[in-house]
Amino acid sequence: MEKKLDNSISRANNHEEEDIKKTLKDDEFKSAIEEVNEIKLENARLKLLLQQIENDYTSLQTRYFNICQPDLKKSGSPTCTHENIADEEESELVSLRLGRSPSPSESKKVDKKRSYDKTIEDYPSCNDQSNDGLKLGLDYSTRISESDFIKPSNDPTPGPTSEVVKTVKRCDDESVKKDAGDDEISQPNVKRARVSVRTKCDYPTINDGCQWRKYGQKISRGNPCPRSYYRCSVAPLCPVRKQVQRCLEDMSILITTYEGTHNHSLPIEATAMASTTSAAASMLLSGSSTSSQISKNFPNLPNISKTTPLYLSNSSSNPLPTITLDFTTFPTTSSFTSFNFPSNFQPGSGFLSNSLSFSSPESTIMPKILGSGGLNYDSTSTLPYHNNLINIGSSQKQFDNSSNKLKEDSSQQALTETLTKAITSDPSFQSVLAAAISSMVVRMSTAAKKRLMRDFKRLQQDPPAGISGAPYDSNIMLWNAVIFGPDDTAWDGGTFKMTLQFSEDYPNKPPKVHFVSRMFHPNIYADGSICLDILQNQWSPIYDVAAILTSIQSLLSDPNPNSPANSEAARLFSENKRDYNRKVREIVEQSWTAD
DNA sequence: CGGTTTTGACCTGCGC
DNA sequence: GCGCAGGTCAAAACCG
Repeated sequence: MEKKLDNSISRANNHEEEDIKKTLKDDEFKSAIEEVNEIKLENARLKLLLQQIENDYTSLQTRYFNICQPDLKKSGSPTCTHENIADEEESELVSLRLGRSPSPSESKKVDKKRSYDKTIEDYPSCNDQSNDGLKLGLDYSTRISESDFIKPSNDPTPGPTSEVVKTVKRCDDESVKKDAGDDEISQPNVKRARVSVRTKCDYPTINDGCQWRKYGQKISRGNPCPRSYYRCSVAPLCPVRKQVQRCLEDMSILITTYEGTHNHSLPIEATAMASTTSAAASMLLSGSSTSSQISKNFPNLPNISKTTPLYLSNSSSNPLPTITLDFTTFPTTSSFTSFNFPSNFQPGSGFLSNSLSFSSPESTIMPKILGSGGLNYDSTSTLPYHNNLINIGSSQKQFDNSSNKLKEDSSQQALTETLTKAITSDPSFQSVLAAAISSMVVRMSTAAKKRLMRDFKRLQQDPPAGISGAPYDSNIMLWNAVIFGPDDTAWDGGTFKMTLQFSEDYPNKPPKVHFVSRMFHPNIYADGSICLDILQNQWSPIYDVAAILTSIQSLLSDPNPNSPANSEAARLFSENKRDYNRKVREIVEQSWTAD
């Protein structure tokens, strides 16, 4: 292709314009095909990545079980050594699994559960600890069909068994729609737990990334604030439910209680909360005493406590143990992540490539999740995709939001350090809370953030000609920026839209730059990323955002023929500098108007 | 028109 | 058996 390009240029020098046009058109056609092939390859890579994530999850789950199983064998009953053995609800629940003789008052409930367990023993795939609490949010769970579940129980206990059959029969008689409501019966062996999350929130509900359908509302006793009942609507039969209610003592606190495990894949926005709640439930159900120890040793952590259900201080009718994650006094109160990746980001182009890494055993236990620190509230809906993510250019609103988040930075750093200590000092805690922590860890260092925000203010106060930029997500330091370059080098009139991803090493390292605008330029790769060699070589910590953008601007105006990014463009530039822009424009127009 | 919310009725479990 | 309270259903209303 390069040879053809050479030839065409030399012929152009001989005024054979017709030939060069034809050749260039052929080249463009070929490059278009190459582009399509690249996209196909990218697609394949993404598939592989997904596969890898699934495998990694399985591996992680297995390792978690391996860690947990010895504890069970060692102690006989996890709660036997638990400091909260007096916790009646919990011990009751554990006794269900281990066959402790129930008290008369508990017998019905216990026997029902036991017969569930018994029945489920016939289904080895479901007879492990991969129950509600132990599944991470990324998992696909395997449900037992109702018909499978309705099997004669071997449990000789007459009363309870018949009760179970009765319950199941009712379930069986009902419509499919109703079945969704009784879906928990389909997971009868599951030791269920609830995870209650307390957050300061002015909105009716927090956006945890999942889709919910409200199916009921009640005024509960002792709290004039109505409690809303939601069911996961991502999948029709998903058993997960949540309850939302304001705290009586402090109306600004929203209490969200999750129950169950999603039986479907989750949107990535929802994985943080799902994994957090799953991890918390795991900790509760595994009888780990870690939470209280951690709470004592690491006061910066959110308050983790095992409680009776959140809304009742004396709930005798609710058998489910509840673990409460109290983020109301926690610096990252609103730090459940909603992973709103900008749509113009291309994972294959190197951005966020390690953003979900539950993977290799060699890697750190802490998943490298890029979490944004702020709840993503949506006052009108719990649907996750309502935000206008692409907002090229400056936005004061965005900045104000970022400034507020900035206040939490020092605390967040302390949190990160604390969590790291906690993890490294307690192996079981490692596994159990790894997913939870992942949603809280903010990767940008405090100093880097402060520096970046300071630089942003400067940029805003004294913007260089033709340059604007604004934080897009201040926690993972995504920025959108627009610069105006030489008209001839860009398809859309010299306006270059780009996304910058700053690293935690800012300002010691330049950001990754990704062009949204389509470019044919010696320094721009086909995927839109910019060859940063120039920036790297010139980079100095005294650079600020404006300097970066100015550099990029000059880079576009004065292409570097030695850049490896786009050899075609580089050759075209080096061999025909005077007419470079015109030729590029011809090429681009012919090519890109065609599609 | 399909999905979501509202809301009164109903179901279930528990204590007395 | 009754009453209470939590939880769920389902028809109607609402909404984009």
